[in-house]
Amino acid sequence: MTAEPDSALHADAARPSRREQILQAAAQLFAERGSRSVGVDDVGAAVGVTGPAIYRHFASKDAMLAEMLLRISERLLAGAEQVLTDAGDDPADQLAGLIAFQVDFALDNPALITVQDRDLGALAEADARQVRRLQRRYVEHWVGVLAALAPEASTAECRARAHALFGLINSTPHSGGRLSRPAMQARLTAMALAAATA
Amino acid sequence: MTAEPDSALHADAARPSRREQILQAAAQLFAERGSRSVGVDDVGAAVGVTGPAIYRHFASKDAMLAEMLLRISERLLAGAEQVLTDAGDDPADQLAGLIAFQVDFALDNPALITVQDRDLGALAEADARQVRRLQRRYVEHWVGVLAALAPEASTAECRARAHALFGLINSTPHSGGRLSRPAMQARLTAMALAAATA
DNA sequence: GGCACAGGTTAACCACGGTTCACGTCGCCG
DNA sequence: CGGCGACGTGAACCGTGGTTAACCTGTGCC
Repeated sequence: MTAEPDSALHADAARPSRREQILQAAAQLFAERGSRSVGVDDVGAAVGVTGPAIYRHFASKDAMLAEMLLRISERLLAGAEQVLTDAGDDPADQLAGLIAFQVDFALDNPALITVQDRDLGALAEADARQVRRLQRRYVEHWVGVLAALAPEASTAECRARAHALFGLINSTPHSGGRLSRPAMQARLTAMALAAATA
Repeated sequence: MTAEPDSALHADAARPSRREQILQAAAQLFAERGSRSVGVDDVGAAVGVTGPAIYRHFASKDAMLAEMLLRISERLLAGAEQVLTDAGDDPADQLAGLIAFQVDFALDNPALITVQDRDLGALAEADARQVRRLQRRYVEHWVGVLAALAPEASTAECRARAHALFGLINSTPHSGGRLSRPAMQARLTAMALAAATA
């Protein structure tokens, strides 16, 4: 009773059970067809339960989406900050680290990448604001590194560069799995590096 | 009577009237909130009529979306083929032309770019198939040029490169309008060129 | 054993939104 | 003038889908 085994606030590393299954299955479905087109029954069926069972784990379908997007933003932001502390002071190393991280994330979680920028608009304004705040902080880490590498460029310019790099790297969900993971990783990394220093 | 002034099949250059207004307004709304979240009433209101009035111009909301996506794919494909015939036999020139074209299109029609890859899944299978066919042909033009520039790369590899370039160029809707159009154009072009030849 | 509670189930509820209907109005053509 | 066709409107219809309600079952703990 003193220690709650799980909370709606953050990932529960201890057990990969239900709730987590639901989030994962929902992410997959949302990525394929868009959150508005996926029914609660569909999500339930994907984990072997009926629709309403979802409500034992989430307050609403919207709450489910909100938590999904929040977690993604948090993981990305935390990852970027980890990368920046691990890399030294050399902006080139930092950039390489950020690119490697984003490439890995995109290749490992194509569904999350898709959902994040497709269904942000489906969130209630309060949740959307919070997600955008996290995203902005993530972007700003990139902008900082890019600015260090190109001192002549304005902040707006660097932001545009950062978004272009995200677009490039996040293209993976669109290019089907024709290429092996290592090949894709190498290709995206090379292209992103070349584009970043253009 | 002998010459029908408009047909559902292709754009009606003669007059920018209703039907066309509707498609344009709908594209804007769909881009902002996603087609599933936009009501027929919303689209109507955007052009100053009530919801059901839409049905005087389109068989259904889905038909509207289908026509929208078909037109986009057709415009892109036609543009690419135009570019390739205008450019000479030099693959480098061809690539530059394709990039310039895609950059212009993306900067001129951010809403269409957004809708095209967000709402393809909302189409009936028959329509979706047709759109994908057109898209595939568009992509193949890029793949051909990229293959000519990098003979050692496999077709799958070139396809991945092409999608990455699309992602890069199509990032414009995400980076707000902070940068002037010419600056954005120059930046995207430079990054795309650098990435393409990486 | 029995109680509490987590986790499911089915049936019902209800709002929303696409679509259709029956009805106006305006402009043009014979 | 009379009527027809294009274009709109407000009201009604109805399927879909999120949500809730009432009820069941197993498991762990006193």
